[in-house]
Amino acid sequence: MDTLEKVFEPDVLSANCPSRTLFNHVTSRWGVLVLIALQNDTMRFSELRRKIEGVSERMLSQTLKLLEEDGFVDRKAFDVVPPHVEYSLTAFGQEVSKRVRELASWIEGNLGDILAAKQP
Amino acid sequence: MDTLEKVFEPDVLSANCPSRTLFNHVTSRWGVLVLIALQNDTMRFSELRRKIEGVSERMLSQTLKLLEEDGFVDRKAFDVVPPHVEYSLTAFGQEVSKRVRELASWIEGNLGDILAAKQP
DNA sequence: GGAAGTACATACAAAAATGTAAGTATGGAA
DNA sequence: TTCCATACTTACATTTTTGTATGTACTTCC
Repeated sequence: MDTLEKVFEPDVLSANCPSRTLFNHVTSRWGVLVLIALQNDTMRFSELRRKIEGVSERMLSQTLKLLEEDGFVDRKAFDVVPPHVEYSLTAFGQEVSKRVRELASWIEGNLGDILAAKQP
Repeated sequence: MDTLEKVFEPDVLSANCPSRTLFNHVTSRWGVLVLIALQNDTMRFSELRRKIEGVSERMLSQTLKLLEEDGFVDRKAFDVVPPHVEYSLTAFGQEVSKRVRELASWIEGNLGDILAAKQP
């Protein structure tokens, strides 16, 4: 074994670990929904906006930009008027999307039981 | 087949679907970390606070209360002085925790590659 | 006897997230 | 010719989130 390995172990529970920042972006209010919406499709801005009920244009573009910077979303702009831009997931994006989708699906699939178990 | 089935299909992309609310709680800034921290342990309030770097007492108790109401966290209080309270995951909580952990682990495990792929 | 630890609640303040409205350049439909 | 659609950005206002400080009631350690 190499004596100089494992100098740094990523951990989302550590306040200043870069993985925490990425994790926050991915699990952000609109970030999770963008990842889910783009899972199997390439979509245009306004299509995304219609699919993700409740996002404002401002939040959607902000979220897309953040996920693009992190390397999870790919943005392809065509230089035409009116504007035409297509969003899709990168390979990394698909990996995280898959996991976010599994969480969402579990909640959706067990919603009845979860709600039934709540008292208040 | 029953003609009266599937009247309602839960979908986190729908603004007013109850699954969206649950999903938001679970993926909230501190919610994800609480779920991860409690995954294999029963912990006291101050232990959790130390483990989850950066949470304030206020946010931690607020998050725990929310997750308890949703039925993901179990709170056991002993009537002694000084106070003693133990937090753990319910069966539902363990299911969501598992999925949140998988997402976090993927990011932690691929952190180097993800950061290397970023331009800015 | 004073300080620290426990699990919070509460009031107040500051910071961050989000929404709203308007603007841009242009093409096509009514 | 007026309005809608496209993909945004920017300024401004509001809302939500988060942090800070303090208090509580009592026990144990120094």
